[in-house]
Amino acid sequence: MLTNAKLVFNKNINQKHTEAAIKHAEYLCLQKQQKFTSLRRTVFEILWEDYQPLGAYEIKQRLSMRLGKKIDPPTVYRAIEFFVDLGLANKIESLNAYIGCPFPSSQRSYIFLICENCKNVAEVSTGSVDNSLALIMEKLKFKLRKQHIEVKGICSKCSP
Amino acid sequence: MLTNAKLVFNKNINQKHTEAAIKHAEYLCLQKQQKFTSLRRTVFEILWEDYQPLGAYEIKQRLSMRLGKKIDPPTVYRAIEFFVDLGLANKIESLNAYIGCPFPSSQRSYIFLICENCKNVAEVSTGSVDNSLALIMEKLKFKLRKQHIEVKGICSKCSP
DNA sequence: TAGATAAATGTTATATTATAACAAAATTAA
DNA sequence: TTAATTTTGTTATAATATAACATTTATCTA
Ligand SMILES: [Zn+2]
Ligand SMILES: [Zn+2]
Ligand SMILES: [Zn+2]
Ligand SMILES: [Zn+2]
Repeated sequence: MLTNAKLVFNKNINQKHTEAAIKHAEYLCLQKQQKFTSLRRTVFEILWEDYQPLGAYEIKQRLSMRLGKKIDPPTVYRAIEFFVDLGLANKIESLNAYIGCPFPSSQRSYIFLICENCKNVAEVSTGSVDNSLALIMEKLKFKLRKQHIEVKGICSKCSP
Repeated sequence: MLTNAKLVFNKNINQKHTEAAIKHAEYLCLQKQQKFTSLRRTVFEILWEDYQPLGAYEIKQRLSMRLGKKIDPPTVYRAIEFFVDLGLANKIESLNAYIGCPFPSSQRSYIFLICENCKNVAEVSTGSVDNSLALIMEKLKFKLRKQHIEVKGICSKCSP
C-alpha cells in the first residue's frame, strides 16, 4: 500500500496544491533570504499550472503570453535555475524539461515515472530505493550528494 | 563486500576489456542481424578508448581524426543510436554524453556514479536497487520498461 | 535621504546538442 | 542483374542552453 512512499500524479494536482506550493516557496525564500520576485512567481505558477514537465522554451512562451512582452531565454533559464537550486523544481534530464517539486521539504529523493504513452509524469518519493542506494554508495565510499532516478514505461491508466 | 554488485571504474578498463567488448558487440550484431560496419566499429572503439563519457561532438572530432575526413553530426548520432538501441552504450542524460556499456548482457540495470571533482564516471550494476524499484513500480501498476539512475557526488579517490 | 553597493532583469550574441530531409553508395534479396 | 533495403553522405535547421555586458531595481550605509 505504499505506506512508505508518496506519489504525485498531475491529475491530482489542483489549485490548492499550487497555492500551497507558492506559500512554501515564499516561506523558503524568506528563510534563505532569497527574493520571490514577481517574475519568479510567474514562472513558478507556470511550472505548476498543469503540473507537467515543460521545456524552457515552452515556459518562455507562456511567460511571454502572461506578461504581454517578449522574453529572452536567459530570463527563463535564470528563473528555472533559481527554483532548481532551492529544490523547488526539478529538471527531468531525459526530457530536457522542468517541473515543480511536490516534495520540496522532503529529505528523500524522487523517482520520476514517465509514461511513454500518455507522456504524463508522476513523481514518487520513497525511502526503500534511497536506502538501497545509500548502502551501495557507502560500500563504494562514494559520497552521494544528489541522486536522480527516471523510469520509463506505461502508467496504470494506459495499460489494459 | 558488494557481492551482489559489480562496479566498473574507467581506470580498470584496459585493452583486454575493450577487445572483449568488441567481440561481444560483434556477436550481438550477428545474433540480431545487425551490421557491425567499419564506421560503427570505429565509433565503438572511440567509446571504449578511455572509457569516459563523451559528448557527440567529441566523438565526432575523434572519428574525424581517425578517418582523416570531415564527419557530420548525423553520422555520429546514428552510430550512437545504433549502440544505445542494442544496449551496448548508454547516454548519461545529465551530461549529454555517451559511454560504452560494460554490462551489455546483464538483465540488471545500471547506476552511473559521477564524480563532481575528477569528473570520472563509474558504472555499477546491482540487484538491490532494482528490486526496490521493481516493488514500487508493481505497487503503482507502472509497467517499467527502462530505468535510469544517475548519482552525483565525490568518488573514493577524491575524498580524503 | 543621497550616494554607494549589490542583486535582478534586459539585451544581444553565440555555443552546444540534436534531428529532418534528401542524395549517393553499398549491401542484400529476388 | 536488377530491384529492394540498408547504410552513409550532405545540407540545412531545430532545440536547448549560456556568455557577456547594459540597465534597472532593491538594499545598505553614511
Ligand atoms: Zn539532456
Ligand atoms: Zn521533485
Ligand atoms: Zn500513461
Ligand atoms: Zn573523483
